[in-house]
Amino acid sequence: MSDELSKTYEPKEVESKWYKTWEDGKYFAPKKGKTGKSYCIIMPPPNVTGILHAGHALDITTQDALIRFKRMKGYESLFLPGMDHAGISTQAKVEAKLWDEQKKTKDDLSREDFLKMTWDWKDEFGGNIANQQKVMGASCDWDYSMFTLDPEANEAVRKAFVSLYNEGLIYQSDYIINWDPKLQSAISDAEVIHEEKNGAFYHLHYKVKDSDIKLEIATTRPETLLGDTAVAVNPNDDRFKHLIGKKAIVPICNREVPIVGDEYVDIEKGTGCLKVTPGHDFNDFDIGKRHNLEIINILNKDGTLNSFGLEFEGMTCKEARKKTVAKLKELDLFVDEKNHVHQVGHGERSGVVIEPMVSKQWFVNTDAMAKSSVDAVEQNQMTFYPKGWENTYFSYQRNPRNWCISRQLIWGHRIPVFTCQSCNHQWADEEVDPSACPKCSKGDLIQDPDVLDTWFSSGLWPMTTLGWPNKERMAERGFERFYPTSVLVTGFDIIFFWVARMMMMGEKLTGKVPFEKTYIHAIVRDKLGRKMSKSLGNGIDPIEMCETYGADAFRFTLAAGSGYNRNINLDVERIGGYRNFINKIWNAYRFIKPHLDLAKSELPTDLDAQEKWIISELNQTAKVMNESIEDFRFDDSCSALYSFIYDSFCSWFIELSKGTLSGEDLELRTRRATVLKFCFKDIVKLLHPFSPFITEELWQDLKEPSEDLLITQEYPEFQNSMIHELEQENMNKFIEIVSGARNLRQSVNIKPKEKVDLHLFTDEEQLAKFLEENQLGIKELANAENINVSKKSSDRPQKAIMKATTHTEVFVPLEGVIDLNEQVKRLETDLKKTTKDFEKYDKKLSNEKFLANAKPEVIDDVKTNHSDLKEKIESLQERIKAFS
RNA sequence: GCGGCCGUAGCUCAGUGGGAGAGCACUACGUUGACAUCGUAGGGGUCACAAGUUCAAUCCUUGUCGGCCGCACCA
Repeated sequence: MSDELSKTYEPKEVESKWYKTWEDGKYFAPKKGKTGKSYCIIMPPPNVTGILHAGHALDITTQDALIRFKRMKGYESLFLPGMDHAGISTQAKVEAKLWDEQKKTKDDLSREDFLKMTWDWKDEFGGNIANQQKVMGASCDWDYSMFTLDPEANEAVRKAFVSLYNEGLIYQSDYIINWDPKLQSAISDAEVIHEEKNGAFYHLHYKVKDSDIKLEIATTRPETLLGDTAVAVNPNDDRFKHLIGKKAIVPICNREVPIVGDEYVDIEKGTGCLKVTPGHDFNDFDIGKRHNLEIINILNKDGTLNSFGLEFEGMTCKEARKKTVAKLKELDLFVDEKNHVHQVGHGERSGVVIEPMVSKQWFVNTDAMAKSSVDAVEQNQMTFYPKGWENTYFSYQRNPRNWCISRQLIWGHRIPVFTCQSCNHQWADEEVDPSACPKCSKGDLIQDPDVLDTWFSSGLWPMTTLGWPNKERMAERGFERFYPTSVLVTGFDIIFFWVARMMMMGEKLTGKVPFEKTYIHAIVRDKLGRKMSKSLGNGIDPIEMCETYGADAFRFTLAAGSGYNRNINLDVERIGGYRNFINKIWNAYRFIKPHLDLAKSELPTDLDAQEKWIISELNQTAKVMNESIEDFRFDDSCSALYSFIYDSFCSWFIELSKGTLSGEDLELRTRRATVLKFCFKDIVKLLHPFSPFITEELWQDLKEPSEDLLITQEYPEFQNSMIHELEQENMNKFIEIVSGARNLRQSVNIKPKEKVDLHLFTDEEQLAKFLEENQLGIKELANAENINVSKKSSDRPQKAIMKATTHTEVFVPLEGVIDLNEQVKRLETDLKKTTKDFEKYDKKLSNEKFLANAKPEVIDDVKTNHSDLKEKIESLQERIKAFS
């Protein structure tokens, strides 16, 4: 740092300089600290080919603040980064590229060629996001970084799979699943998003065989009738129960299907008759199972109708629906059509309508795991912050559904299940490429073609990244020390996807929860509260923000907006505001810098009142910081720091120090410079977790030669020896008096440069003494020539303006003409307001029940306020009388 | 349908059973050597509405209105 500081802080070079210094110096590597304890955060791995968005920026900010805080507190701290292969989205990007460049689909390539192309893509674009995280200041130990498709991660996935498979918890089954016709893959329930769509109820007629009866059936999806294998009625429904056991005739395909009785059918709903399509409806699938119905799949993988679609074969469901309705009209089996708004499932990634379809897939039975994951939270082995989010977690985990984990994709972890062509034996293997069947020892094996749901590997991530299941790797990476990890920081949208799965897998495979706390942070939205999206163009690019305002300001903005809230509506102007704050700190330092040569390294014991006050305020701030960061109340941390630095330190303490520092008294100057330096050292320490760069930069100038970088310094703690209650009380009065004097000046348009005399009247002896001792300060801050402190029994100036503060009357005598009417009016306004307050207390004190029931400290407070306000009222009344 | 959250200053939000808060925005004045990315001072709120519990309710309870979210239901 040069001797001449620029007038405004320039973050750019400072930031890259310090990041490099920290990284090159291995400052992010975990080191044993004074507590002997460890602290670990596993970063939610972003998509390998993704770019940093505002949500990531918040992730990084909160996690890095916690890590830096704990590191300074003396914990062996590890911020462990990684990247996710993001099966669906990465494959989709590569498929798009393949089509753009070669007009080919993945099916035109061999599996191996497609995989190679994807790896090439990953090598080309992967890792950008890590560089962006570095710009944000993330103090991750990059040596730990892992990719979900690394061999180590694969090993963990195979180990977990085999273990669950052998326990019978992973099984293959023909079951109804959500089919995404665009991805041409199964997806899990959680990946289906329901959206309201306008549709219609179509009322149709199904004939009953060997009778004239026509059953009226309502449906939103008439085209699925081609897959109907029953008609269901409620067995208690008098209208229809006699038909149970007879056959109905499905229109168009003229299939004869049984009429079954099933309690699921609601007599009140619709027409009371239900067409049953076990192949394409979740509830119908269950009915089908109960009645042993045939399952007919009428769809191709791309969502068009197959040969069961008869004349509609090859059409999409939407087209087929229209044609079916037309055909039914032709056949005179169409009754009616009513508009209807209903929820339709869409693929989270693909956006297309999801088709329920029966298909052979791999599932995890999560019943037992889900239950124990609920117990763990109920027993506080893992705690949600804010606590309310546990309800969301419980609502998922108390109603577990079997988890479909197979995906018909290429990019991902291949399912490690092999089938022997010779003896048909099927088994799961931890080996990548087993050579022979364990049963018949023949070598003609085929592996299941599917890959696993990305969330399967994500669920193992806290274990995988710490070396599990390999003993050597676990020792090397510190599994024993870091697992369970300390806290998981993430958004509420993946409580089910990720938090729940990690909980289940962690407990199942290691017997321990994977993290002790989960902090659910807000979703970053635009300033109008809208979700950031490409189509709205309202996204905020973190890198652009760092370039415009500096990473420190951007981080501080995000942290200041983070507490237990659900949304952060991020206004770019806000970042500008905090950039100004960062600049303020820079300039505050620019002011004290020339005096630092005088400063001693130890805080002296003979502090004056102002110094005791600022030390006390600093101490109070340290207390709030320690408590609020621990509770994830970063909003409280930031506001405590902001007001301490801006108001207490800059507006009052620095202003009060100017006289001393430019004065003659070397002893006073030395002591004041020492206190300023002491405070500033603590300020940069306190701020470091949120704004690491400027603080490290300033630390270079402040530190003793023997001291290391700020990132390794001890975080300030609250200390009893630094409490100075009396000085805090007096300074509050002092501030009230100075502000009152300034207010008086402005009320009669006294120019800021013009000096006035100040007469203060108080009967509080120790306050009077304090005011006498701090006359110089009052003079400078209120621009007064002379100060006079007297008892209230003394005469008041005749021609003056006056303001009543707690225990003290502030008078500014004036030359020339005073508009007394105006002064009386001003005082009367004050009197009215004060009287109103006073009456509230007066009423309480005259209420016997209050005196009998209220807590003693409350009564004391009320009494104090009562007498303070009474004193103020008397002052005001007296002055009004004198002026009138 | 079930469940949850929220309604406090123009905006974004803290907050507590006992004196209504912050930041931003706004108004007036101001270039005294840290800072105009600044300073000083100021205006602004029936704490959605109603009832109840309490000595005391913005805070607890119930209801109403308004906004949001999750899950379920797709006859």
